[in-house]
Amino acid sequence: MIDPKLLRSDAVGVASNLARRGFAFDADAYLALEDKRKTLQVDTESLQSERNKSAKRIGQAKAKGEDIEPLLAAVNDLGARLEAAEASLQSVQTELRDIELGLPNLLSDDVPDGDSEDDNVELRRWGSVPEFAFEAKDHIELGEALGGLDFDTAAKVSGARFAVMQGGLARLQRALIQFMLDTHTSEHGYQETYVPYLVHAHALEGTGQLPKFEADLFKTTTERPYYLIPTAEVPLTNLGRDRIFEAEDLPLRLTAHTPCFRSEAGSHGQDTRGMIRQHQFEKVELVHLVNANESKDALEAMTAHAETILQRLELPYRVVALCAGDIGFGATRTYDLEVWLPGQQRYREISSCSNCNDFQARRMKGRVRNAETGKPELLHTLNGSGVAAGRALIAVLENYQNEDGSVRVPDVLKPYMGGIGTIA
RNA sequence: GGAGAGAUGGCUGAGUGGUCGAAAGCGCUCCCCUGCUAAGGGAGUAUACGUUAAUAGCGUAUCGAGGGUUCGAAUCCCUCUCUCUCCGCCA
Repeated sequence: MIDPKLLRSDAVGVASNLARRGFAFDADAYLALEDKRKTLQVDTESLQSERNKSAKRIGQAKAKGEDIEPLLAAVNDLGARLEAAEASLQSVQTELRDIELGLPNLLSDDVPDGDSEDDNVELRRWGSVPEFAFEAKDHIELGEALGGLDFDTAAKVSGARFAVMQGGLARLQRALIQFMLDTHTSEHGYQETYVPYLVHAHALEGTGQLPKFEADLFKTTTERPYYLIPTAEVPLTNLGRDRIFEAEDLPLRLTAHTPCFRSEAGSHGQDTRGMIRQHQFEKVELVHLVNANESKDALEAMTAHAETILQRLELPYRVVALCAGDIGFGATRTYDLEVWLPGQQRYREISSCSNCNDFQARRMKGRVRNAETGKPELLHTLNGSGVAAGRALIAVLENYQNEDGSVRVPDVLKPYMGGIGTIA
């Protein structure tokens, strides 16, 4: 959520920032509603004040044994007036909040202009794209030939956009996950965390998936619905919900491996083949909870942590800064890591690292006590993939393939594979 | 799933309709006293929102959440959530 005070004081400035994303914010309509709120709130609170005073007077009179009838008569219609005022105030406040919850985060000034992913700006490349003396296969062909990747059976069980993996491939994915968690916890200072995979709506509202993107989520039909997490960002970031951290508790670096569930509504026809875009996939997530002045640096650090994974795996990748039109709802600045996929002859997203500044913290009331003033302030949150395991598996298969269709195991994964050097 | 007990400020814990935003203790901050330490005395110490130049005043809200009764609710009623104990079941 954008600071309501900023919305009031500079609605036009906010509108022009959001326009860079292609988001239309009607500043005039918002300010008109704001004026209405102000009047109603002042009226309502003065009625409340009146009620409180007379209630107190009645109490004192009664204590002295005086006749309270005339006092009661004087407040006769106050209740009805107050009720009406409270009702209209609440309806305006709900309306305002609905608008506020629907506004994406303000973009950082250094976000490049642009409308789509074509306008993202490449910052750097790492590694060299492999040259094969034969025609490189894609992960589907490789996986199915190895006998460990089965979309047909998955379709029988669960339909499209699911995969069954067995044997060496299943183990390879597990090895990737273990390797990532171990690296982040032992070298990058992250705390390994186990989190619920089903969460309540308020958690998703805190991170920004709700109320706007309900269609992207899977939801249970239980009496009180649960949502399947679309990313571990949701439970991890919400660990800071309704909390006031002491300054020395931060920064907090959290990591978790979870499955992620996405309905992929609206992505029909995209990446229907293979494991690129699934309803269920594994990911190792990184989350930082930091002091407000630390988030800019934290984004660079987090991105470097994700890059370390790809470097150790010796997978060629590039880093791009997402442009205004491609950046996510809650982010003020985002770097994507894109790994080279020989089967597609292009770079594909494998990690997305975002600084959300106080956008999520305000929604979930995550705060930190200022060491000097002693006052609670909103903390800043960041999240990033460190990295997507399913896509890392694809990248390993395609980049480490041999001519005969076997796949070499990256050196750093061998300890996790029982020393196996090749999957055949 | 059955039965019962709870949820109050940073913590412990009082408070069953009327100056209660809330006793007391602990903790913390500042001051005083005491030639270090310890002990003692005093003052202060929630959050959000509104108004405002103001983190000065003033006002409003908040005692798990939501609703209700009432002139007035931490206190009474209803619903929900969570925690604890016992029984059952279970990886």
